[in-house]
This record gives sequence, structure tokens and C-alpha cells, in this order.
Amino acid sequence: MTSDELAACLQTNPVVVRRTMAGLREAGLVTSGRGHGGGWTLGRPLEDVTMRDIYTALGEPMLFQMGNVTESPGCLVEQAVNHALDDAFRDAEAMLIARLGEVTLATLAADFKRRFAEHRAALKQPG
Amino acid sequence: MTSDELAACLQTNPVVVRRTMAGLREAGLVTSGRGHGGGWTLGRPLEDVTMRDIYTALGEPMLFQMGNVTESPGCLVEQAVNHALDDAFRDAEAMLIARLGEVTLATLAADFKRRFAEHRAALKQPG
DNA sequence: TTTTCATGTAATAATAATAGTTACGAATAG
DNA sequence: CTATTCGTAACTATTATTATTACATGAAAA
Repeated sequence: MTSDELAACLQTNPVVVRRTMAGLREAGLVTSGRGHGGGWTLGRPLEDVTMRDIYTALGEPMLFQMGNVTESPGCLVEQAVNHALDDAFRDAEAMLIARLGEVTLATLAADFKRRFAEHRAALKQPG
Repeated sequence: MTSDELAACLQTNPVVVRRTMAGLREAGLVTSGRGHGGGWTLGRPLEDVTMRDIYTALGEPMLFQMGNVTESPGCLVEQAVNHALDDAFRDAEAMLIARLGEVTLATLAADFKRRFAEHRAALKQPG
């Protein structure tokens, strides 16, 4: 698919698509081609790409809203709070990331397929 | 302490302090008084206030950066992704909140006291 | 009772983070 | 050579958060 097509599907801008996909390309999850017949192609089979791969490819963005805002705060209260909560956040993050590793694009594709079939069946119903 | 004093400590604006503290007051974690000698007071002993109490008092703000942006998306792909990750997020959130419940203000106060003593000792060192 | 101090709150402004847009260069197939 | 299509920089727009201003309300002290 081209960036324009993807942008239409995602209801966003082609440049935004390229920016995001760039990360996935660098990680080898997709490939891109220019010119006629160009666009984006999967770089690996669906079974071999997990949500974790994507998370990593996108630069491991913060998962939590409340990261430690200040890395090494001078404020002793802030230090105490950070110290008390650091482990909890680290553990929760590790758990989430592990779960991301269990979901492949194949998982999603299968679920999508099921939903799509349901969707079509519903449209055929009278009414 | 008054909102002005707290704002100075937190390097923010008194009105911002009042806005935030309002939530804590409604939950009974603090009390406020107007006029002469007014300001903010703890509503309970330090041992009886957990980070979870505060989280709740502040309206249980989103802990994750990626909530399900659309509640019931029409997009079937989005539905599949949400379905695959909902449990993971819910579990991680439950775990975090449980941990918040284990940390009391007394915990933080004790740690702060230790850090403060260290801080003062460091200042007394030659150099 | 008047003055002073403090919170309560609405309305507005400023800031920062994110997303979207424009523009143009580079590569590629026909 | 031309029509595409990505790559990317620069800029604009939008949104969410935070900060500020302004003023009303309440309470203690003079």
C-alpha cells in the first residue's frame, strides 16, 4: 500500500504515515519502495511480528503518563516519591511489555477476519 | 500551610495548588480553612493515607499513555487491537494501583527524613 | 465593624506536545 | 522523459495542560 492509501484508511496525513512507518522500516518490520509500484510491504510473516516488536521499533515510547518527570531531582520529597514508586512502575512496565510480546499480527489478523465475517453477516440480516 | 507557601515549594501557582488540593479535600485527605490562620491541614494521620487514596481522590486519572482512544470504535482493526491488549492494560493497571496502596505518606516521610539527614551531613563535610 | 488574610472559582492566557501540512528533493517504473 | 512515490525539513494547527488574572466568599484580628 502507498502512504496515501494508508493515510486514507487511518484518516490521517501521508507524511504522518511515513514518519511512523520509518521506525518500522528501520527495524525491518516493513520495507518501502519509491516510484511506480512503490509503497509499503510487510518485511516478515504475520506470525513473526509482535506488538512488542512494534513498540521497540517505535522507540519504546513511555507507556505511563507519570514517568519520573525529573531524572535526578534535587527535591528530596520528589526523590522519596520516585524511590517509593520506581519499582512498581518498572514491574508494571515489564509485565505490559511481556504481554505485548505475546500478541502477533497473525493474532490480530485472525480476530479481524472473524469480526469482518460477523460484520458482513450482520449486514445481510433483514432490517 | 497556605496555597501560596505550597506553590512556592512546588514552584507553581497558588491557584493550581488549590485546584489540585480541592480533590484531596473532597476525599477528606486534607482540610482547608479560610481567612487568618487558614490554609491546608492534613485530614488523617500519615499512616492512614496511601498513594492509592490520593490517586482515587484525584479522580483516578489515566495511568497509561495509550488508553483505548476510541471507546467503541467502528474500525474493525482498532477493535481487534483493543481486544488483544485490553486485558494486559487492565492487569498492569490493577497491579500498579495495588502497589500504590502499599505506600503511605508515613513511608514517604520516613524516607524523606533519612534523605534530609544525609543531606545535612553532606553539607557539613569539608569542601 | 473594618481590615487583612486566605480559600473558591470562573475566565482567560500561555506553554508544550502532538499532529497535520506544504514543499521539494531523490529514486524508480513505464 | 514522465508519472509516481517515498524521504525529509520546515512550518502551521490543534489540543491538552498549566499558569495567570480577577473577583467573590469567608474568617480571624485590630
